[in-house]
Amino acid sequence: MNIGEVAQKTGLPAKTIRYYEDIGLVTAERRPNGYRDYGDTEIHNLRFVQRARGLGFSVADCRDLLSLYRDRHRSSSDVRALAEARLRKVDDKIAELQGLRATLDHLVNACAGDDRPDCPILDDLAGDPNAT
Amino acid sequence: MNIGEVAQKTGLPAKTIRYYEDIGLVTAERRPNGYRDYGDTEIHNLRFVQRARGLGFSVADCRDLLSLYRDRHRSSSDVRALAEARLRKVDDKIAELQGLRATLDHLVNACAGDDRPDCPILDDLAGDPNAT
DNA sequence: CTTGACCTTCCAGTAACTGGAATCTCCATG
DNA sequence: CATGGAGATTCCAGTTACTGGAAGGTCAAG
Repeated sequence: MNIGEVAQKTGLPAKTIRYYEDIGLVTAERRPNGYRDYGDTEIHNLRFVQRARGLGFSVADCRDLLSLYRDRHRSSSDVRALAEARLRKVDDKIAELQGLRATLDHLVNACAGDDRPDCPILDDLAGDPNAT
Repeated sequence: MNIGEVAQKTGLPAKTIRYYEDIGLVTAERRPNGYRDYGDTEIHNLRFVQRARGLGFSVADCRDLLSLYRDRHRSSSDVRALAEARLRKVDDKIAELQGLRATLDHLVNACAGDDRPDCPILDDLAGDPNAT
């Protein structure tokens, strides 16, 4: 299967698929003409990576997950550790963003947003202790 | 004031301060010996950028915010528009992360995390419809 | 006068692609 | 058989916002 068809099937851009081969994540055989040739296994692995990336795992994580996936003897705790680490990071990020959200919301609400120049948002960014 | 002292006062790495000058965000005078010389205004602007970055504004946003800040005649609605756009992005990101969180949490809980190889997390990533 | 801290510039690397140029291969049509 | 266009290849550069490191200039203290 050519890379274009794989791109269609998976929804991954051909550029990205080539990139994944460059970094040794998912590699393909080559035809005599130099074209990449993909089989079911490669598609499967690409989809695997796609899902893991969609869950926010880094490419490095994907590499680990793939190798755990290929290793029939790994223990599930190895995988779970990766997923838990990822979960913690997601939680941290959510907490951080919620803090930001509160501040931004506060600032937006304090700002008249009209034609006048007075703006609590800028005052706050400028470090004005009387702002907002 | 030398860059080192500014770094101390603001908490920004000297590297970052030079970078901000490179991209024309916050520039400094030069002494005859070539050293950068910072005054109160520059420190103030650096702190402004620092706060805005801390709220997740991009460097490009910071450029806009700074120029709005310097423009005594701008209307507060311009600033508010930027802050609202930022707020929407934060909200989107939070929603996305909460979705991820739910999926990850579900997977982590479904996985025994012991020495056995069976792992619903990998099964799910592999696209197994029976997983989890 | 030397040492060490601090400053300068410039180059390269990070994460994960993405865009674009130049070139090749395949297939269908005239 | 020639040709045109789609789709393949490689390679280089750019993205964001820095960060690390090398090579070298400057300054104050001893």
